[in-house]
Amino acid sequence: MQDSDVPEVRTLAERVFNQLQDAIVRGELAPGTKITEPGLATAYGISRGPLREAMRRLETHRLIERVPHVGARVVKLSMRELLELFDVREAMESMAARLAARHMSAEEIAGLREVLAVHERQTDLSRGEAYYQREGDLDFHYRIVLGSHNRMLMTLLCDDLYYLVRLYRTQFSASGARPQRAFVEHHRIVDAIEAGDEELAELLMRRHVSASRENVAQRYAAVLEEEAATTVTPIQRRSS
Amino acid sequence: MQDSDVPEVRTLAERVFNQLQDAIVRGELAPGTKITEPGLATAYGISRGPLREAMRRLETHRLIERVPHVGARVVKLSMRELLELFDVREAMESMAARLAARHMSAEEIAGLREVLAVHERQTDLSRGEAYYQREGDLDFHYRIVLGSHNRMLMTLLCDDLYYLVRLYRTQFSASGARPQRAFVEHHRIVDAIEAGDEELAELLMRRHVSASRENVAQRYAAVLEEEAATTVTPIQRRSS
DNA sequence: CTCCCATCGATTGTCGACAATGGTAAGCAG
DNA sequence: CTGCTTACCATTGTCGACAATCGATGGGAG
Repeated sequence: MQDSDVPEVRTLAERVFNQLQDAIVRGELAPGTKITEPGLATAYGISRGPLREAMRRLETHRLIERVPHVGARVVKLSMRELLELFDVREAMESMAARLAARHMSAEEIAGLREVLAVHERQTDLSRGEAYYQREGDLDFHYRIVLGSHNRMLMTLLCDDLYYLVRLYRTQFSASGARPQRAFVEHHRIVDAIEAGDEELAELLMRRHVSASRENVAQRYAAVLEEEAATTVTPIQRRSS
Repeated sequence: MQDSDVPEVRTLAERVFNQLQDAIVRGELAPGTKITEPGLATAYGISRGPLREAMRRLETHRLIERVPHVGARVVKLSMRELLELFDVREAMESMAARLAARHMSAEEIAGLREVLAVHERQTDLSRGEAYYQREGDLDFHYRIVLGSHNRMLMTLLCDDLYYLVRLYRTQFSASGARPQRAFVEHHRIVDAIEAGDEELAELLMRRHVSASRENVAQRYAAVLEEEAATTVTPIQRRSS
């Protein structure tokens, strides 16, 4: 009754889609890498038909970019698009928090607190290593979106945008600056949701995402400055 | 240099995708209609390959629903999902208005006012017939999203959600209740954007979408009540 | 008469091959 | 030596056919 990993994957296209998605998110396929259909087809041992469908799905999830008759390549992420992503998240997740405060059941809230507990434990264990912590952070946001009971919001955020969030994380290897602060904010959001205070939950989530955005922006600015100091003169040597 | 309609459509899959999208949005393909691949393939005179790709794109745009090994059918729209759509629009379009107030250029604002002018003219012409007016309304929202200069927001709203909005309109044939009121709200939003008042633009857009949502909900409640009065007893006759 | 099971039909998933388009690099004219 | 033209090649787009899976219909047992 149990397959290698997920038994609910009934089609080849879906399986290879999941594999490719994972490979991209985990950074195994570097951004900007050119994707060739025959290459990947032989690599995964399938035909071009299902692979094309998998690539189409990757394109709709914005993990690869295709241009007709030219080819596809793994999306290369610019800081501008990352900031755009944060704006979209701020809008949608604050709405999700509002709806979660309105619709979330007691069981869901209990599960949310459990996530925070695990989250806290892992934060205690590994101070510097914030990787798992960030996964817990994503799980937290994930559950709130689910708590909105808004299917469209769930699809847009969980199925579309969160893969991009994870991709950006692995790309910039941007661990959150201050897990403690985010942790406190998480708790306050849950409190607001539990109290059924829609306005407060929305406001706190809005601030939370916005603060995360500012944090990333500052870190990026610092990296830029550092690179500007160590970069050679813009005139490079030409080969031959 | 000029083709029949759109010269930039370089692939069969894209063309048939546009045709199908239009057919669905315009109501030519009734919701719940079962889509069979060989049928549509012969109908459009192409093979199943490109048609499958077109259907995949329709699925990502939520215009059809597919289940593996079973088939696809045109999405049937529930009132719940329509209200969900309004919540998502409220979140994203209010953010778009905020960003538009920050980034929109003078030319873009002028174009926006021009849309309102045309809008007003058509409203004067046809009081009851608010169909074209609603198209103008969509154009208004469209331009504000473009004014946000946020590519991700533009893609999500213009490429994904607005087709659903149009579909819902044709389905429920829901012309806006009071174009005049929406018109006034549009003007105030443009004023806020022109003044660069981000907070106000966001708030007004939020109220605008929310009011539209409440309007639809009330109309639907009225329809429900009317149907409840004319419907027979819930126990239906069974065949044979 | 009802319920379960098996067979059949239709539809989707998958595959390999052919045609068309774009990029590339070599060759030639100026 | 520089720029353009042209032919080639790789890759994508498209097609028709085969195999696997799901739903339905008919038959039989209880």
